[in-house]
Amino acid sequence: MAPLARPTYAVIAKTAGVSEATVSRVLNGDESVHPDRAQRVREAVEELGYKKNRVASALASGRTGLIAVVIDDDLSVFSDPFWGTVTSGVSRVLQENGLHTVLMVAPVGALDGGVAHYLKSGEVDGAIFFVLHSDALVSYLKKQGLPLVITGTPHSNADIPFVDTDNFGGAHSATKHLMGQGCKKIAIITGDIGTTAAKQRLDGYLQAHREKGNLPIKSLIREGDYSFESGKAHTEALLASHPDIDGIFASNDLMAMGAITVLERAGRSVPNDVRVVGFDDALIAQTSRPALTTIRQDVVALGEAAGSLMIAQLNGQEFEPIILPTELIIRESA
Amino acid sequence: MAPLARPTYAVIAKTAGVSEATVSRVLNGDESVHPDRAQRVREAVEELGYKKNRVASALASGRTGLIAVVIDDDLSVFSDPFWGTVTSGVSRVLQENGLHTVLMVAPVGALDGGVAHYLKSGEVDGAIFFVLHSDALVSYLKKQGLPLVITGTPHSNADIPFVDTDNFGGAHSATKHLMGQGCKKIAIITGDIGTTAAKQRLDGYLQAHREKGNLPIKSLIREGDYSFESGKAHTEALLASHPDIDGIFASNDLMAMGAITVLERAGRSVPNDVRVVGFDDALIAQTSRPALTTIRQDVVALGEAAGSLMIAQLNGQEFEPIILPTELIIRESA
DNA sequence: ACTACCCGCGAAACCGCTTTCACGGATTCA
DNA sequence: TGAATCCGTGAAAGCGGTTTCGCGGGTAGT
Repeated sequence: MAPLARPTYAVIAKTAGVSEATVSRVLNGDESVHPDRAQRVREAVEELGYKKNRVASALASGRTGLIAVVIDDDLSVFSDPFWGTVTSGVSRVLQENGLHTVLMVAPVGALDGGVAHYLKSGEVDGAIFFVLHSDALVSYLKKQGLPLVITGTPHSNADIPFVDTDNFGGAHSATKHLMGQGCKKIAIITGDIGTTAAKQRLDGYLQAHREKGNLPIKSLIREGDYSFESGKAHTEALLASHPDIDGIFASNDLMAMGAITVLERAGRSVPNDVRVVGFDDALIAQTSRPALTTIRQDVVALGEAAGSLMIAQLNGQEFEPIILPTELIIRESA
Repeated sequence: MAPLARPTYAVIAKTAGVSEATVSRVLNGDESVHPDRAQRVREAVEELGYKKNRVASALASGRTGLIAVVIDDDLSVFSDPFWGTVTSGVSRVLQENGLHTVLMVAPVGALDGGVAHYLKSGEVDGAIFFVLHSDALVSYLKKQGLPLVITGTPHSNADIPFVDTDNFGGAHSATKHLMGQGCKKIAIITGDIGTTAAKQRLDGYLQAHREKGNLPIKSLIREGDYSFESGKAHTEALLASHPDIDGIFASNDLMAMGAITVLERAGRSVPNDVRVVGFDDALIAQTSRPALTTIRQDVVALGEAAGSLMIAQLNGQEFEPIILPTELIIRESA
């Protein structure tokens, strides 16, 4: 499938009156070529509309120009606009740097199958993981020397470059906000506690209490799974066990919506009786009634940061983990 | 970056006692090799844990094993869970067939820039477009012989394989449903009418009226842009010009939500005073109050269909456009 | 003025797989 | 039995870049 007959080095070299080696040097930014000849090459390239064949280049150089983005094959993950947005940010940054994004939707369990092999065998120059749970494969690839970036905080403390939102700080300020509004009994509905993000958000919530000198009762801490349904279920349970509850911090907006649905159905007014804060600032936070007070994370920036971190690694530059700040968005629910 | 020293054909050939040509034949399913030798090759492959170098293979054969997915670089498009879900469906199907998905987020305007070149220059074996507006590039690539699939209905009637939801049928049944509920004055808030999907949904709405023998007044037809805000704005306008309106069909759920928000704020009860139907069955349709009656489209299936259509083309099989059925989901709003 | 170095540049090997071509032997047909 | 055909197979020529190696001329050092 070679739609167009494209010129090769041979042609460029001939019209520029130099050798193919020189063409290669010029096209790869080798400074050692005499300016005049370099110029002749550039003109030939321009004139003939030459574009490098990336495949041939990849074979010879060992660099494919491809970066894998590995996403858990859990629909609830990718159908979440969150990851879609992150991915588009990544893709844009990479594209600006002449790299392409290869999307890999893989079931977490199969990470030692085809995808793992693909990554291990040097057919991509690097990999960006959207990782929620285990990162065994990640550590393995790290050892192989494959440039990696993790979006989210890794579990293992192997020094793998990562980008993440300041989950702790966000949760902390959400909880403080509820306290500042006069809430005395604040529950938290966490995400899947197997994920570091959920843990960090819980820590932020705890820290806010600690600073106030009163740790929350254990039964105010409920482990959800980021779904609307789990938000509803845990709120029902909370209302049953703690009828005097007056604040809920949900670890994402969807669960916050579930909480509000149940609260209103139970005759509690939000925010008058119970105040609710979510996390993410997803679309629904704006469209819901009451509009949701929440912690905004800059998802596009997250993707771009991941892309930049990858570029930095490939260029052998210095880099360190990037933690993006969050912002409390006050709307109607708290 | 070659993490592992991998065996090559040379090694396989030697241990199997055959030539490299034979190894290639076996690995590419050429039937003409004697079963015994083929077996020896397979054993050698197994024993050495050999995996083909896709790059070298691509250079020699001209097939890269890469399929581009081109998405409009409009954040509101990709952050819409819709496209994320479609993409994951595509990716899964391709992966099952040994192909990989290269994500290309490109501004529509730049389609004759880098991305266009990339596609034109045979560095992917095919391209799947998520196309909303112009499809000039698509027609061009089609002429170049690049296998294409369009997700959504193309504007030009060049016979490009596409997959789409039955927008017409869905809109038709939504409108019929409103009529069946006793609505006499039904407005429609369309999507950007430059998109075929929006046009088809409008047609479905019109057809339902036509069948009933009474075409709607022109001023009941409002062109929105799929955003929450536009749903709100058009509903306000409708209430002003047609206070007796009793039904609204919004071309997506987000605009339907906007409509409901405005209606309730204006003291109209949904569904008692005004019934509202959306389109998509997005997450918000389930979480909103009142829960949204809407037209469900199977987004995952859409992605998988797109992937399958691509595979079919690459295999030179017969294929034709795929139109996926919709389903009316009755909840509370109508 | 002579040796030692450095520098820009081309020839050629090479990356790992695919594919054409032709050869030797077996089979078929007359 | 001889000529024509067919088959499985290996040698070798690519695919289109990258990179090593070494050459010839120019500069520097003494």
